[in-house]
Amino acid sequence: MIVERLQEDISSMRLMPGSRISEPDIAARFGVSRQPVRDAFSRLESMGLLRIRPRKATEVKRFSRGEIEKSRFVRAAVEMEVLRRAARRCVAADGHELDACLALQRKALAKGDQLAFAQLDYDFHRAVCGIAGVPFAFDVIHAEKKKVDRLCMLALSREDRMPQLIDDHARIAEAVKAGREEEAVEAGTVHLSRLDATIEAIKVASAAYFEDED
Amino acid sequence: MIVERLQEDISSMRLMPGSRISEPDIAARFGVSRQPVRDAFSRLESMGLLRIRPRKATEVKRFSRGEIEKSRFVRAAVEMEVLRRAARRCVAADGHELDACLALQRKALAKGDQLAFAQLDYDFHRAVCGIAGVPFAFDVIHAEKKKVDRLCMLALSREDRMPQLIDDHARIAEAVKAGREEEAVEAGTVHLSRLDATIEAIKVASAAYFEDED
DNA sequence: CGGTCAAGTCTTGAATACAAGATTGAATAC
DNA sequence: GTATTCAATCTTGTATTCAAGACTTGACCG
Repeated sequence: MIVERLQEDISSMRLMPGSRISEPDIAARFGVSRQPVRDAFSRLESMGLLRIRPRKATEVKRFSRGEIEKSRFVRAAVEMEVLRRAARRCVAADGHELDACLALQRKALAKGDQLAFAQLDYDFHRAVCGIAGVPFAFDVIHAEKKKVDRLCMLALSREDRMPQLIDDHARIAEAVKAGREEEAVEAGTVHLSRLDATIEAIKVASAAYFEDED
Repeated sequence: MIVERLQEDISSMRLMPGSRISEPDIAARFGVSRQPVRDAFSRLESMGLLRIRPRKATEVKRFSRGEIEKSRFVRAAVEMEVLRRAARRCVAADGHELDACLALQRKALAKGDQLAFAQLDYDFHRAVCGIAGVPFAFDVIHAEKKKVDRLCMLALSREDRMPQLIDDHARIAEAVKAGREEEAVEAGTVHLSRLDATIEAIKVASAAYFEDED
């Protein structure tokens, strides 16, 4: 599928924000006609990854302060509500599931396996959504996350943060298991706010990838 | 624009859920070729209004329990966070804005102007988002709302509910103005839950417009 | 030397023609 | 009368061609 390939190229920053891509180019690269590419462009635009300027050009969307804030806000709101519900509903078996997630993540950290670590990060949040009784909430979190994921590819040395992220998860898990809503929300807020500093750092380091502020 | 026209047709239930539409038909109706229609279909699909079944048919999406729940959850989560922030930040001028909204809405109620009433409902929620310092949150609420808006077209006699909705808004406004977060959240929850009963009623009355449950 | 205008080229948008899969219907065999 | 099979038609997917707007580059004129 063309969409997936392009999405992967954009998410992995092989296609940099602001770089222009044209339908004929991509069509030739995939050995198809312009129509499928056009279709893919349209979908990627609605995913917020491309910006189609009619009759001018299509370019990989730059990061914008507004969109980052918006995505951040939605994720925060949803995740906090999820944590509240999870804390209210968590039973013993659920607690074990969270612990198992954490154990696996610690193992991935020990092996330095960043890919597995990232996957387990998803699994943890997905598990919390399941415990909260709102599995579909993870779809929302996931969709919002994808919009800013590529930004984090610019962050250097993710390894440093991995222990901290695990600590965050542990604290969240404890609060959820104990049924302490507000503590879980507090821990979740801290966890999310880790990203803010990273983004600010990236913004000064790679201003070219950000949209001009008005 | 073709998308808007079709969207309006779907939202207003002129095109019923489950009814099939084909690209050539719509193209002929608008006097254009299949490509613009195809483009429009693609966009409407990503808006969650159409379901394109490759090489089979394209149909107006039926309501699904899962999507309604998801949309409901996101709106609730976002709206509650907005109310919390609004309660914390509300100053005198903001309170006046809410009061003005309410006054206009009461006037619309008196005149029985349902269209204006609906618009003012949007304005109220938008105002709250503005007070909370997260205007973009309204985009999210709006987008989620559009997914289920057409469902409410099936509800009979909206007039009965208008006074109750105004009371809800008044209670929300009071709590926000007084800075009482939890009271605002509680009022917001009640406000949102009004829809649930309506949807349940519609579900039994118009089961044909809902997807089969698995 | 500089500015302006025009032609050429590059972009996406739209229209048309062709292809492939799915469904439906009728016709035929049993 | 019923079941099965084949063909016609309807669906969306893809390719190709034409069209229209915008940018670039060159030449020509002041």
